[in-house]
Amino acid sequence: MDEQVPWVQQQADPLAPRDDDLRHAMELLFFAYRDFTGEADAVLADYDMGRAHHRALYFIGANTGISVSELLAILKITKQSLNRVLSTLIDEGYVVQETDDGDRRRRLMHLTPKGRDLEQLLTRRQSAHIARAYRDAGPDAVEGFRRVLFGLINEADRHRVPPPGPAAHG
Amino acid sequence: MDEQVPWVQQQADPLAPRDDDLRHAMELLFFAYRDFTGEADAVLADYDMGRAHHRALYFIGANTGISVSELLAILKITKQSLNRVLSTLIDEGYVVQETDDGDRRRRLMHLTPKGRDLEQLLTRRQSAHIARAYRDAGPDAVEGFRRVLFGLINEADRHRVPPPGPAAHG
DNA sequence: GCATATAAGTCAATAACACTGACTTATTTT
DNA sequence: AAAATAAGTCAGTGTTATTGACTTATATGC
Repeated sequence: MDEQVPWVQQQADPLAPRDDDLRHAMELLFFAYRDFTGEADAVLADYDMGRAHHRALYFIGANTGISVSELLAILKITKQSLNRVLSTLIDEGYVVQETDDGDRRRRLMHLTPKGRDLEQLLTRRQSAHIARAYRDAGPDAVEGFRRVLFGLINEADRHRVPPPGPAAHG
Repeated sequence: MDEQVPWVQQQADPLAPRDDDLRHAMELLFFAYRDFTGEADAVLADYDMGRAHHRALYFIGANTGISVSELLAILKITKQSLNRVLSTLIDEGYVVQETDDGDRRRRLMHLTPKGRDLEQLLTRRQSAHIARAYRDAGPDAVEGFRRVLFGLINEADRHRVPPPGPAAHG
């Protein structure tokens, strides 16, 4: 086969990111995300669901009592796209909606025990995947991973994740 | 609005990844990848193309002379899925195929100048996005980012990206 | 109270991107 | 000559997303 995969580069000055470094980052993101999301796909298929169901399940689980519009803001998809997924999850008893007492237009959502079980089943595989990478890379690397990924998130959405701790190793 | 986004967690011992840390990682990956890929989408739309075209364009550009089956192995999609995308790119003059002299069954691909231009136009935005995150996070963080992402890639595919340097910051 | 705005849900039509399975053609290997 | 490989193609399908228009219920501003 002799796959010629030519990365002729030496890191000279990592302070000023070079073109090769940036391309490298894109490839890392592509492959890592592809393999990370691939973990749950086999399980999902058994339930006749896709990644969209998983994402909804995950973020409802992580934000109990979330409203439909808040979930839309997180997923950045249209109402119609979400609706199809949400209908399935509600019809099959993974998610329930309750009218908000304070504002009766709002439907606050949470997982049923069945939904929690499925969410955990899906998340477990991905967790193991990440835990392995975390262990292999070590705590300093994990901190760096967090800092860079946080910086990749649009400023408007950074409030949705915990901020990285102040540089504890400098 | 008062978005209640409850992340009640304190990092006690980053050596043993806790459940919260792993969930945190999943959210970081989701948001960062979403915003990273979103960069090029607007440009792509002007050319009536999607992410699949971009990925093909990118990996052909990064691996000049790549064969169809090698590209399939990278993208992990089916031949039919690739074919539709590839046909467009070839028909519109972004990519050319040439029969391999050594093995005349193989079609080696490379970008035309037009293809190179589009690829760079698309990549430029994403590069700027990553460069900013790299600068904000600092070189140590970048190294950690690389180590963790490398660990997230399936072992069978790690040979496709440069390995992270040996821990240079004990 | 009335007008307006907001939250949610729905309808119809469409597209991008992926899939499976079967098949053909050309070429290389055994 | 037979088998394997690389590429390309056909028909049919499914998931996830899109846009645009519309309805219903509820809340808010005046």
